[in-house]
Formats: sequence, structure tokens, C-alpha cells
Amino acid sequence: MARSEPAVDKRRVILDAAVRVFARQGFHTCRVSDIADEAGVAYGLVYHYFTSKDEILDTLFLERWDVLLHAIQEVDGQEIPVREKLFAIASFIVDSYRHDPELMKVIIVEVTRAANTFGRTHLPKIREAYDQIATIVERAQREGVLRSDVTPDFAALAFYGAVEQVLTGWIFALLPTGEREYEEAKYLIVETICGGLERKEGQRPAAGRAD
Amino acid sequence: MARSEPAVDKRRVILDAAVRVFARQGFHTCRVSDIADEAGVAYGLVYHYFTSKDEILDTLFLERWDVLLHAIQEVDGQEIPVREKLFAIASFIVDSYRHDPELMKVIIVEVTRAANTFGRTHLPKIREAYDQIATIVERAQREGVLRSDVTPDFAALAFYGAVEQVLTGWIFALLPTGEREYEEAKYLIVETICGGLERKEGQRPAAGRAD
Amino acid sequence: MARSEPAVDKRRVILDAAVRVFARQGFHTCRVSDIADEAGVAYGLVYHYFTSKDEILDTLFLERWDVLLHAIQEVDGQEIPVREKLFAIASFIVDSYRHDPELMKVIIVEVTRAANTFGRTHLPKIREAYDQIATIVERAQREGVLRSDVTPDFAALAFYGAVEQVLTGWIFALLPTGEREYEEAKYLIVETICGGLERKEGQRPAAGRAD
Amino acid sequence: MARSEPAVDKRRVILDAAVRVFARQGFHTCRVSDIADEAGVAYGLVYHYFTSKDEILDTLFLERWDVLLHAIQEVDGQEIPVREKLFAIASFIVDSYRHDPELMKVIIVEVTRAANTFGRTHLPKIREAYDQIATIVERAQREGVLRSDVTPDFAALAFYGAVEQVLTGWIFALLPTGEREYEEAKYLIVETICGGLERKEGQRPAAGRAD
DNA sequence: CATGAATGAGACTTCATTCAT
DNA sequence: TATGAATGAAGTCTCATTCAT
Repeated sequence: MARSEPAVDKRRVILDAAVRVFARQGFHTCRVSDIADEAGVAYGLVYHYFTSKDEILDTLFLERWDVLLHAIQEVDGQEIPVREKLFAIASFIVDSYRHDPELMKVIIVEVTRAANTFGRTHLPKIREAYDQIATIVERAQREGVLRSDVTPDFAALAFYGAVEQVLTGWIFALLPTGEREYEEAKYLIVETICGGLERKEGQRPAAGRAD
Repeated sequence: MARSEPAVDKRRVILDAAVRVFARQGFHTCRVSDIADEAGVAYGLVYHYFTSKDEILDTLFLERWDVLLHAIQEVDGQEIPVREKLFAIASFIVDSYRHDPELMKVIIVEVTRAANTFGRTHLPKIREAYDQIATIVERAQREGVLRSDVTPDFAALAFYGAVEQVLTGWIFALLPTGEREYEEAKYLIVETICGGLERKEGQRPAAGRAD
Repeated sequence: MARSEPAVDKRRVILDAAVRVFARQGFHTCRVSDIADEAGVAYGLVYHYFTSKDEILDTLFLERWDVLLHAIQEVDGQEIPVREKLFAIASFIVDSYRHDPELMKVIIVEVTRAANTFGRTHLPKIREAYDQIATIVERAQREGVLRSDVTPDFAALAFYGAVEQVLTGWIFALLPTGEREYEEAKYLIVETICGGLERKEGQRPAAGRAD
Repeated sequence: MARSEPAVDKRRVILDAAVRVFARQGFHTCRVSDIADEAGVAYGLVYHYFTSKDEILDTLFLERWDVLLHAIQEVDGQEIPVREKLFAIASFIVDSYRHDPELMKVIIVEVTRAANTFGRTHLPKIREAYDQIATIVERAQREGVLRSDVTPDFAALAFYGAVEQVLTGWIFALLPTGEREYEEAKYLIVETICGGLERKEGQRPAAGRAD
């Protein structure tokens, strides 16, 4: 019987501890020793599994972002209307936050929005997501479903900007959180970006959504 | 003639130098001595005018953000359609970037997007802008011009998120810059947020804008 | 008529302010600007009258210490018993404290007891006082009034040590202060050093003093 | 054999080096790097064992002062005349100086006499010594051995003042040092404080002491 | 005399990373 | 793997002093 698998994967323990510490204290404010303490391992062991403090955050980001990229890709492969695609993407991100708000806080606050530090490092990776969304938009434009005077790149930026801003709002308590709010947000993001804020003729003044 | 005004306002010289240094190296990466060197003043003089490196960035942000808040307020006071109000606000921010991209880079990248450090500190001030925009949205909803199923807070977030993301795109060269692009962006932001990405019936497939 | 005498002697104003600031914050903790502020004069004026922060304290010490040296000298010139001489010296110091506790706090705490900084600088001057007291002791020993197995130097040190410790006790609230306590202290210092703590035969168990 | 104990206790090495550096240069004048250099360790190791430069001095003082307090306590527990108790205490302090003059210089000059800095911090601890001595005096007064018109607090202050002044005299070369002088001092301190400077009837003019 | 802006050396402390065991 | 002691570079802030007006 294999004895090679340790009872606990210390590397994983350290990564999970890092999420909590980064979320609580912020990447720059916390020390490597804080992570080791939180993980309950010796100082030096962190450097056994990771070459630097940066690499820990990089690892956390890449792990999660790849899941996101795959999710978008999978959504894009489906034969559904563009509105449903964008709804699925918004849903995935919102549900990620609902499921593990600490991890998403770290991804958003310490990487995605930290434009000048990790954001810069991972710009190509972040851009992949933009590009995938832009591709979705572009195809819908060619199909005549989306208007063509808004460039796909711009549309992707606006969509992602809205999603990121909403998550930031939750993280910093500018927006109320809760199951109802998460579901509402998915709908509102898509409605705003696809339908626009303006009331259309024939639209009911306070149109409810059809769940 | 009054001789009371000094030939050069060293405080201003330091602030302007700080903008260049922060934009070039980033707030955390630069040293106070870099600012002093760039300003051509002695190290200690920085601390004669400011109590800390943080206070320099705070000052730059507050100076500029107050101008923005006043601009939004002034826009809100005018008797024009909501779409024009949002266009005016987007224009103001885009023009701010066109006029002084280094300063706006610092405001956006080092403060607004630095969610966990300065962003947190200035959250109340940043929120004022959100709230003013939300108020504009709310009024338009009551007038029946904007749909009411998107909450004003959410709409403000989406609008500001789009603007911020576009500026970030320029700053990090994800989007092309230039006079034409700046003007285009103002239009696209408003079109996307107000009109929505979806092509409406009767809308030309690739509707140009009427300048 | 002479116009040479200014309405206020700024130099004196600065010195008096320095006493209050040194007493309140301590020499090392206070800044030159604190002294200027307390004196109500411009920063630079302090350096017009004094070459350094040190010189201010030096001046305060030397002014006061010379008064003490003259007082001891004058006491020594009188034809009175040694016990009365020491009582007069103790009285002079205690009364100095009563009259201007802030100044004496500065002299004692910042100079006399600051053995490694100003104390070292002014050791020769401080030693003059020891020597004068030693001379008084020596003469009394030759007259057979004081015992000769205690060297004059040692006796002077013990006497001055007791005085300094009592003042330190008042300054740091280890001993109660007040008119009664000041008078009592003069008596107790002399009684302890001259008479000794031991109860002598024929002495009443709780001998009061004859005022 | 246990290998758990390191060959050299670096913490101790740093403390011992600090004594030499503090004694040589003074606490305020020396830099942390001087201590590290003297100890032959890296700069940062000092901060591995101590949170600040202050804490090093605090540690040195408290280590030594606790030894003194225990010594006094032990002396007080013995069934010997008060004069012998005070002699034992003076002996302990004088022998401490003889054994490790650098350490005692640091304790006296940088802490005990630094009334406004460390002295203030450790006043409660210093006071414990005063109080223990005062207790010894008080008991002797009740037994009728010491006069009662000098309060125990005052007597303790005078005794400790004499001891401290003598050590200060040695430290600053106001008094000659040497084996003979150290022994002499123990005797003189007690003679002066207990017996008083005045020649008693029947006392030989230049009474030697019976060793 | 008077002002206060300008200078710049100096020192503490932090903490990521390395390494011997 | 695991430990945590050891390393040392880096940067902020202080403040006495100078100087131009």
C-alpha cells in the first residue's frame, strides 16, 4: 500500500492558511511568519514548498484564475444566447465569491485590482479572460444580436468592470451581501450591460425579472 | 507689487514631483528620497511640508477627487437628460486623463484600485462619488427615463466600474490611446451603460454616432 | 535717554521658556522648536542667542550652580558650627527647589544626575561644590568636631548624595512635598549625616528637634 | 548526552556585548549595530532576541536588580543587628561593582541615575529596594536601636543616596578605586549613615576600624 | 534683531530569505 | 521533511543647525 501520500498535504495547508492571512491582513502587511503560524508549521517549511512570498499569492491566483478561464471557455462552447453566456459567467464569479469569499477577496483585492504590483504581473492572464469575453461579444455582434458600434474589447471591459466593482462593493461593505443579493446581482449585471439602464418602449416601468 | 508670494511654491513642486515619481515607480516602490531628488529639494523639506509619504498621496488624491466631486455636482445641477449627465461625467474623467495622465494614473492605480491600502482609507470619499451618481440615476428612474429594476447603487457601481476599467485599460496599454479613442470612449461608456449592448429593433446594425 | 535696553530681554525669555520645556518634556525629548514656541519667538532666534541646544542647558546650569557655589562659599566664611553650615547649605538647596522647582528639576535631572551626558561635561563644576563641602568637613575634623576616620571627600559625597536623593524623591513623587516637608528635610538631612541614624545613650527614643 | 543546549547562547552573547558597549559609549550614543559588531553577530539577530534597543537595557537592569532585591531580602531575613544588615547591603553593591564594574556602571549611569528616561520606567522596581531598606530601618526603630525622628523612607533614601554617590564617584574617577578603597567604602558608608559624622564623646579623635 | 524655510546626516526597525542541523 | 536561528539590505522619519531675506 502506498505510503507516499502524507496524512496531510502541508503545501495545501500553507496555501489555505495564506488565503486566510492575506484576506485578513493583506498581502503586503502580513509576514511570512504569520502564514507559518496560521498554518501551524515551522517558518522555514514555507520556503521548502515555495520559493518566495510572492509565489504563494501567484499560486493562489493562478489556481483560481485557471478555473475561471476554463469555466468561461466551457460557457462559450455552449449553444446558448449571448445573454445567457454572460449570465453564466457572472454567475460563476458570484458563486465563487459566495463559496469562498476570503479567496475571492484575495484574488480581487491583492491581484486583480492591485494593478501596479501583482495585477501587472498577471496582466496577460487577466487579459485572457477579457479576450474570451470579447470573443463571445464579437460572435454575437456578427450574429446581429449585439450592436456593433461598441467594440468587443470595450464591451468586455465594461462587463468585467461591472462584475469586479460589484465584488469590490461586497468586500468593502458598500453593497449588502446575502443569498438574495448574490442572485439579484447576477441578473442586474447582465440586465445593465446587455439591456442598458434606459427604459425601453413597451417595457414595464418596474419590470421584474423572470426567474 | 506684493513680494509676499515666494518665487516658487516648494510644496507644489514636491507634489508635482511626487505625481511623476508615483506614476513612474509606483507608490510603494519609490523612496521619499526619489521624490526629493525629482523635486530638486533636500530630503528633509519633504517632511517640512508633509508628515509622511502617505500624506503626499492623500493630498494628491483629495485635491483631485474634490475637483471631481464638484464637477459631478455641477453636472447634476443642470437641466439636461440623464444620458447627457452621465456623458458629462465620463467626459470629465476622460478629459482629466487626457490632460494629466500621470496624475490620473496615480489616482486610479495607487488609490482607487489599491483597495486594501489607500482605497480603504478614502472609501468614504470615493463613496461620495458613487452616491452622487446614484442620486442622478434615482431621479431619472422617478422621471421614468431609467428602468427601476436596477437599483441606483448598483447602476452607479456599473457606470463607475466601466469608467475605471477603461482608464485602467489605457494605463496598462490594454486599449489603444489617442484623441480619437478618448472621444470614442466617452460615447461608448454611455451607450453601453444606458443603451445596453443588445441591438434594438429599428437600430441600424452598426449605428454610428451623431457628433 | 538710553534706548539700548529692550522692552523684554528675549534671551531671558528663551531661557525661562527652556526651563519649562525641559522640565515638562526632558532635554532629549524636546525639540528646539518647542522652546521657541513656548517662548513665543521665531525658531531661528534661539540660534541668534545660543549656538546650540546644549548651550541653553549649559547656561541654565551654570547660572544656577554659580549661585550655589557662592552660597556655599558664603556659608563657609561664617563663624558658625559645622552642623549649622551644613544646615545652611541644605537649606539653600531645598529653598531653591521650593522657590523654583522646575529649574531645580532641570538642574538635577538633566545635568547632575545625567551622569553620562551633561553631568560629565560639568563634572569639574559639580566637583567644586563637593570640594567646598569637603573643605568644610576637613576643617571641622581638624577642630575635633567631626570624626576623622571618614575622609572629607567621602563625607561630602554622602552629604550631597542625601540631598540629591531627597530632591529626586520630591521630583518623582517618592516623597511627599509641602512646606512642612521642606523644613523637615533640612533638619533630617543634617541629623542623619551628622548625628547618624543610631540612637545615642541619653537620647530620647523619639527625640523631637529644638527649633 | 543532551545536544539540545546550543554551544553558545547568542542571546547571552548579545547581552554581554551590550554591557561593554553601553559602558563604553553610553546607551544613547551607541548604535544597535555597535552591539551587533561587539557581539560578532548579524544586525538582525539583535532584533530576533529583543524587540528594541531599550529592551536590552531593560533586561540588563531587571536581571541585576532582581539579584539585588533578593540579596536585600536575604539579608533582612537574618538575625543580625541593623548595622550589620546595612553593611551587608552596602557590601553586596560594592562587591557587585568590584566584580563587574561595566555592568554596574550601566545600571547606575544609564538607568538608576537616568531619572527622566529609564529611571522613570523602572521607578517602581527601584522603589522596591528603597522600601525594603526602609522596612529594615523601621524594625530597628521599633526595637529602639535606631532613632525614630528620621522617617524610615528618609533614612533609606539617605543610605541609598550615599551608596549611589560613592559608586558614581568611582565611575567618574572622583574617588580613587582599588581593593582597599572598596573595603573602606563599605565601612565608611555604614559609619556615616549609622554613626554620623560627628565625633562622639569617648571616641578616639581618629578612630580606626577593627577589621 | 527677527523669521522660518531649507538642509542632510543619522539610526532604528522590519522582514524576506538562507542555512545549518 | 522539518525547524527556527541567523543574515543584512533597505527605507522612513527626526531634528539640530544653517542661511537667505
